[in-house]
Amino acid sequence: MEAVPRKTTIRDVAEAAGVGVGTISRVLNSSSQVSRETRARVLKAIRRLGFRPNAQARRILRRRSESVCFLLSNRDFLHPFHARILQGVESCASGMKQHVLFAALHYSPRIAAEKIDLPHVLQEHGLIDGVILAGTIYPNLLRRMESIHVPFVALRNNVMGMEGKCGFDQVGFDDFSATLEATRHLTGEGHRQIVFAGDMSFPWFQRRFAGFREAMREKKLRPALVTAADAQSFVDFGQKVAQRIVARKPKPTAVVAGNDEIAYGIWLWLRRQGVKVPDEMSLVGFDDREEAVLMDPPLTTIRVHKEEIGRTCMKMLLERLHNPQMAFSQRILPTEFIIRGSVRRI
Amino acid sequence: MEAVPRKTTIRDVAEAAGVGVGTISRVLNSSSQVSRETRARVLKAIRRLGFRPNAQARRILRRRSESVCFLLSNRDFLHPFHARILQGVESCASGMKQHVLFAALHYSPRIAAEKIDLPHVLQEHGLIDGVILAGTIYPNLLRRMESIHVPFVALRNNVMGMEGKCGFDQVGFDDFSATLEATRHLTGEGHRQIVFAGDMSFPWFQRRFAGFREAMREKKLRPALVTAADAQSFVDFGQKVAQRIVARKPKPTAVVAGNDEIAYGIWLWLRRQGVKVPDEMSLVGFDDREEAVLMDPPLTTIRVHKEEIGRTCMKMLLERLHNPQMAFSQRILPTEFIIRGSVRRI
DNA sequence: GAAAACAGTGGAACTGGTTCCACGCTCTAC
DNA sequence: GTAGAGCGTGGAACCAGTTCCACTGTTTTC
Repeated sequence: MEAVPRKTTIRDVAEAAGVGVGTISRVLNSSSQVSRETRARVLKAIRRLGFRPNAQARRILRRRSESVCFLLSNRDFLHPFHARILQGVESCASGMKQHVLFAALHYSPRIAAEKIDLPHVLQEHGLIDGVILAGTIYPNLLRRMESIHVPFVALRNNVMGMEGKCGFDQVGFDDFSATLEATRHLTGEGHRQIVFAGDMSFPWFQRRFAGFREAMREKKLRPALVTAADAQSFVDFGQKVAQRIVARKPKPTAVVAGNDEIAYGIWLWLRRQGVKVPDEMSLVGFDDREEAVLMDPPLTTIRVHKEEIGRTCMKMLLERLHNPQMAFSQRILPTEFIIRGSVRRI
Repeated sequence: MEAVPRKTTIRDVAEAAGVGVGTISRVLNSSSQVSRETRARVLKAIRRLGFRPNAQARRILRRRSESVCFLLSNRDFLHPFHARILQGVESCASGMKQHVLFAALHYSPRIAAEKIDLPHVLQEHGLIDGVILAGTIYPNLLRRMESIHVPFVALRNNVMGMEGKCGFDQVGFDDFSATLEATRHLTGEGHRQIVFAGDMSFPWFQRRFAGFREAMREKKLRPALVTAADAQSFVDFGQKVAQRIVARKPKPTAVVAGNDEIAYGIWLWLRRQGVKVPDEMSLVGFDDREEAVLMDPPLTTIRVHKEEIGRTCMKMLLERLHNPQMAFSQRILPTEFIIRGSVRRI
C-alpha cells in the first residue's frame, strides 16, 4: 500500500500558534495549566489547519487502546441473540469513548488450549484492552485467554462444563429462576400435566429444566422431560418433540420449551396437526426473540434483556481495566416473564 | 486508569539476542536480509522473553491502522440482515489481516451534514483506514463522510434519494431483476391476478415494484400495488395489507411481497381468516431471511447473499485503499430465486 | 523587603516500533 | 591485486504524540 500524505502534526500547530508543543498537548487534554488567551490562540490554529490528533501516537504513551474485542466463538452466524448483546456492548462503549472490535473464532473444544488460533486482533499486542467472550465458551478457550494475559468477561450462560467455577468475570441471567417462575404461572393457571422440552446436552437447558423441576416439586407434580435426537435445528427439535408430547398419556396440557425456537417448532407441528394453541395446549418459550410477539397466538415467554447484558459486560470489563486486582465476580441479571396469548387457564 | 507495567520491547530482545534493533525488525517483518543463524537466535530470544510487538507503534510509521469501521446508521437494532453482512465483512477482513470496528450512529436526514455527530472512531484520526456504510444512508451522511476524507463503501440498496449518482463506491444487489424473475415465475405458473405489497416510501420497494411491473407488462397484465398507512412494522404492514388484498375484485391469486417480513404478516392474517397458502393464495417474499424456510408452507422467496455482499464491501474498500485514485464503481451482485412451497400452479 | 509559592510555558526526552544509511566482510570479475 | 557488487548488520533518526523538568514572572507570606 502506498503511503498516505503527511498530515499536520502537533508541531505544525505549535509553530502556527507561536507556542511550544507541550502547550498544544495541554490544550488537547484540557489540562487547566494553560492561560485563557493561549488556549484561544491554540484552538484557532487547530481549526485553521484542520488538525486532528493521531490517536495511535497517544495510545503508545497511554499504554491503552481504548478498545475492546467482542469475540463470537463457534457460531455459524451472528444470531439475533448475540447481535443484541453486541449492540448493548456498543451502546455502553460509545458512551465511555471506547471502541468495539468484532471478531469471530471457530475452534474445537477438544484441541489443546495453546493450539487455538486466536483472531489476529488478539495475537498482536496493544490493539485491545480487553475481550468480551460470546458464543460457546469451552474450558480450553478460557485457558487460552488466560495465557495471553488480556482481561476478559464471559457470557456466563454460554460457558460449557465449568459450572460454579469463577476464575474470571462473568455476566449472565438466571435460567433456573426464570423457568421456576414460568412453571409456577402454569400451575397457578391450573395446569397439572406439564412437560419440559429441551436438549440436555446444553448446560443452559439443564438449568432451565432444573427450575421447571423445582416448581413441579413444589406442587408435588411429576416433572416430565421430552427430548429428540438428530434435530437439524431448534425448530426441527421442537417439531420432533411435539409429536412425542401429544402421544403421551395422560396428555399434557402445557409445555415449557427450552427456548423460543423450540416453542416455534412445537407450535408449527401442532398447527399442522390441527391442535389449537392455547385451547388444547399451552406453550411457554424462553428468550423473547423478535418473532415471539409475531406468532399466532403471540408467545408467552421469558424475556432476556440482551442489550442490558451487553452493557453490563462492557461496564464490568471497564471496571476490571481500572482495577486489575479486583476479585473476580459474577453478575446475574433478572429475566422477565412476559404473558401473551399462548397459555390458557384450565 | 493506572498505567500497565512496561512490557518487553524490541530493544530488550535486541540486547538478549546480542544484535541490533534493526535486525529484530527485519526478522519480525520476514525480510530476507537476515542470515539463517541470526534469525534463529532472534526467534529464540523472542520466544524466551514472550515478546509480542506493539501494533500501535508500527501503525504510526505505516500510517495505516489495518482496521475498517462497519457503521450501522439509523437502526434501532442490529437486524439479522445487517448482522449477516457484518459477518461477511468480518470473514473477509480476517483473511486479509484487517480488523473490523463496529459502530452505530443515529442522525436526522434533515440535519446539516457538518452537524452530524459521527462516532468517536471516526472523529479521531488514524484509527481506521476506511468505512463500510450500512443502515440507512441519506445524502447528508454521504457529504459528512466526504468531509472527513476517509474512504468508504456504501450498501447501495440502502442509499436514499441519490439514485444513479455515483461519487462513491457502492455494493448492492438488483432489486429490479429479482422481482422481475419472481413475477415471471408466477405468470409462468398460470397466475394472472397478481398484486405487489410494499411501502413506496422506501426506494428499494420502488425498485422491486418496478421489476414486478415490468414482468406484468410483458404479459399485458395490470400491475396492482397495495399499501397501508400507519404500520408499526413490516409484519404489521403485511397484516393490514392482506385484508385489502382479499377484498379486491377480481380476487388476486398471488402476492409478491416487498420483503419476507411483509410476506409473514400477510401469511399470518390469511391463516387467521382461514385462507390457505398456497391453495387459495400464492405468496412470494424477498430477502430469504432465516425464518422463511420455517414458515408453513416454507416461503418461496428471493435470496440475497448477505455474507457475499459483506465480503464484496470489504474487498472493494481494500482496493480503494490500495489505489485511492481508482474511479468510483458500483458492484451489483446477483440474487437467487428460491422455490419452496408457497406458490401453486393454477 | 526577602523568601516562598505558584501559574504558565518551552522543549528535551521519551514511547516502541520502522527505515535507511554506513560499514564490514565475502565473493566475483578483469 | 584491486575494483565493484552485494549480503548482513548496527544504530541513528524518525513517527506523532505525552510527560516532566527547568525557567520566568507574578503573587503571597512573614
